[in-house]
Amino acid sequence: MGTNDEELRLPVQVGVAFLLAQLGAHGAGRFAERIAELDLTPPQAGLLRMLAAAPGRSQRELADQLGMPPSRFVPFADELEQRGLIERRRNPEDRRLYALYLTDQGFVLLARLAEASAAHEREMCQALSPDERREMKALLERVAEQQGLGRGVHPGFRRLRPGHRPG
Amino acid sequence: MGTNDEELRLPVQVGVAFLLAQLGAHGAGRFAERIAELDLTPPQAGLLRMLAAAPGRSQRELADQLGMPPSRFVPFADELEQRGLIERRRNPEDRRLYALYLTDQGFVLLARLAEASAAHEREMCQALSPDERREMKALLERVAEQQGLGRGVHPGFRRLRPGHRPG
DNA sequence: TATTGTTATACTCTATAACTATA
DNA sequence: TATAGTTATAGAGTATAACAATA
Repeated sequence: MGTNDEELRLPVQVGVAFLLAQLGAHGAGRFAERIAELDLTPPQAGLLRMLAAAPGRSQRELADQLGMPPSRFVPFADELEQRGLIERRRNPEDRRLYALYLTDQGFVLLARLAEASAAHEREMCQALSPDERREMKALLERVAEQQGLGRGVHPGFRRLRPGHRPG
Repeated sequence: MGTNDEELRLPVQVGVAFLLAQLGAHGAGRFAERIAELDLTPPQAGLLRMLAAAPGRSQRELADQLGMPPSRFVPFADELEQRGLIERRRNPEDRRLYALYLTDQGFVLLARLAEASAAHEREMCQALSPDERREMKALLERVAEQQGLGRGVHPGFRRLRPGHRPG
């Protein structure tokens, strides 16, 4: 149709920041598609990983770390509980709190999730040699640290749903 | 409060894909905050740049490239038109079509937008030396090309609004 | 009185689908 | 009849705020 790059005239500076945003969104979308086969959304995957890493935390804490209000966390956790992936136990010392844990089924799914993450990592790094991949990772880590980002669940998880294939 | 990294036990593999998603989301959010000072959202900025690069296109084409349905594009363009940034002209050859152009005011704002983009680029690359920055850009470009991403407006623009500061 | 978890409500955002005008 | 643009509507998703139980 002739709607190609030749039409671009102004200095469309494609810098590092744009590439990061573009690749980040693309990768997050691909990851969402991949784990949709496990019937998981990115926030759900994030919660499973959080519970594996630090079991027994309260809903309030988990909701805070996921960046969602407690009122939204409740149905969010309900679904995973009904699917038998997580478990709510009352904290006997403070009976206002629930303590959330992964079930055995949850651990099984977590293993499959780890597989999917590894496959996603390989897919995203196809273009790079092992050395380049290490180099890229080192540079990204430097930038992330300087930008004040920790190793937790990243905020882009929050709004993602699979099936938003860009044209 | 003791809710720190030491609690993490499982192999939380922080790979290239995760870092890209995390940094992409962070950068997109910071950019949205920055251009909010110009009263622009990322999709609005994207349209201004598209019109600068390829003037006179129809709403349908622009909506497609931005990944939004035509029904959503209408009020989206309305606002920018009312602010005097863009202009709708009837296409005399096919009077069903509008041709969209930047106004003089639109070009003025575009220049300020370019400044903001450059500042954002500097902010995101603070941790890197000039050489490292070139290296990073080259690696990102390779990955983006291999992943089939063009130089157009990236899909992450679609859902972003400023003011979603992550905790 | 303060906090956890929960429910209810109201609101924003969005896509789908009807509608018009031009072709 | 097909397409560009527009409008209307209905649905999903969300946060805010009220509520109950426990501290």
